[in-house]
Amino acid sequence: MAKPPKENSPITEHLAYLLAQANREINRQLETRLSKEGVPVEQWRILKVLSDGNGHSMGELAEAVLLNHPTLTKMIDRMVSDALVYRVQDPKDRRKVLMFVSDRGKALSRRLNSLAVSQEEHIVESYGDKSTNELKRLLENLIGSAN
Amino acid sequence: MAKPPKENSPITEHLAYLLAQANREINRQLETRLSKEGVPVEQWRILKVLSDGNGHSMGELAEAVLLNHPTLTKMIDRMVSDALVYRVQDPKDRRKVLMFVSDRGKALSRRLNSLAVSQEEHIVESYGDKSTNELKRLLENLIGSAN
DNA sequence: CTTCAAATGTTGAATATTCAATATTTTCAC
DNA sequence: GTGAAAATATTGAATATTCAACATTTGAAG
Repeated sequence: MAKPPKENSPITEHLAYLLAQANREINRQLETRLSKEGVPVEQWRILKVLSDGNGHSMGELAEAVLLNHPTLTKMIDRMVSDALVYRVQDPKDRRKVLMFVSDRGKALSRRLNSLAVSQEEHIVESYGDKSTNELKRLLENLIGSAN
Repeated sequence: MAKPPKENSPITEHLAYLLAQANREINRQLETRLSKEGVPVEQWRILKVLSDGNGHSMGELAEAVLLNHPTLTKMIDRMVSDALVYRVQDPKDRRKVLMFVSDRGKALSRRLNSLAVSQEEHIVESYGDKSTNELKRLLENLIGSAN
């Protein structure tokens, strides 16, 4: 039974540590899959978010893909060079830049999604459908409560 | 009900994404607490692991604190400069270096643990005891099944 | 015993991330 | 309407991380 960790209890009883460890492992698995397309996980996230076809501002996008502003700017620079996405100045608010995915980006996004889905299926296989869903639910609640 | 994500389902239904998001938020909270001592989360992990008083090799330690080798080496360099830890060559296997925590490191570790425990108590408060324990259990199982 | 492969840790160069400062545009108080 | 403050994105310098190469030591095959 997990109890709230005391000062001398092992680090493996801390939620913060367990989250970091689980995240690291799952992220590595995903990274390995995506490396088939030579793309880092963050670019998958970016393309996936942009794939709704709407323009997203940099701030919005940074929040959604879990990157801070300057890091995102530089990653987007690369993706623009690779013609995966493009910038449009927001006509409603000219401070903002709206990001869109190109056709090339859409095609890549489809291939990446297929890899990501297959990874998740692999997790469900070895970890179980019930546990996976339960874990997702708990994570959503945690994220909601942590804001 | 969470289902295995399809190719066009939002990124928030991917376990990999939920883990990354939860980890990011909890890690930020912890970071904020630990900043009172001016110490990054990784150094808390290192001190905590070394606080069992046994010597740990760099490889072992890198695995335990979720850092890769060169990153750990450089962080340990800093901590040696700060007199928090020290290196001893393993007499049994002279390729290895055994890391130990100094008295100064132990004192800091106690203060950091207290901050970390208080953070976890805060999580339990707002998220619930039952959910927290259940989440920990599921994460442990995931980590076990992913190896 | 010698030699060669594997294990361990560190280093330096290349790359990526972050922090603080900047530029631009909008909003809001007056 | 004007000017100050806030919001948004980018940039450049400072830091940190990673990759590949290296050095040392051990283990094991012959």
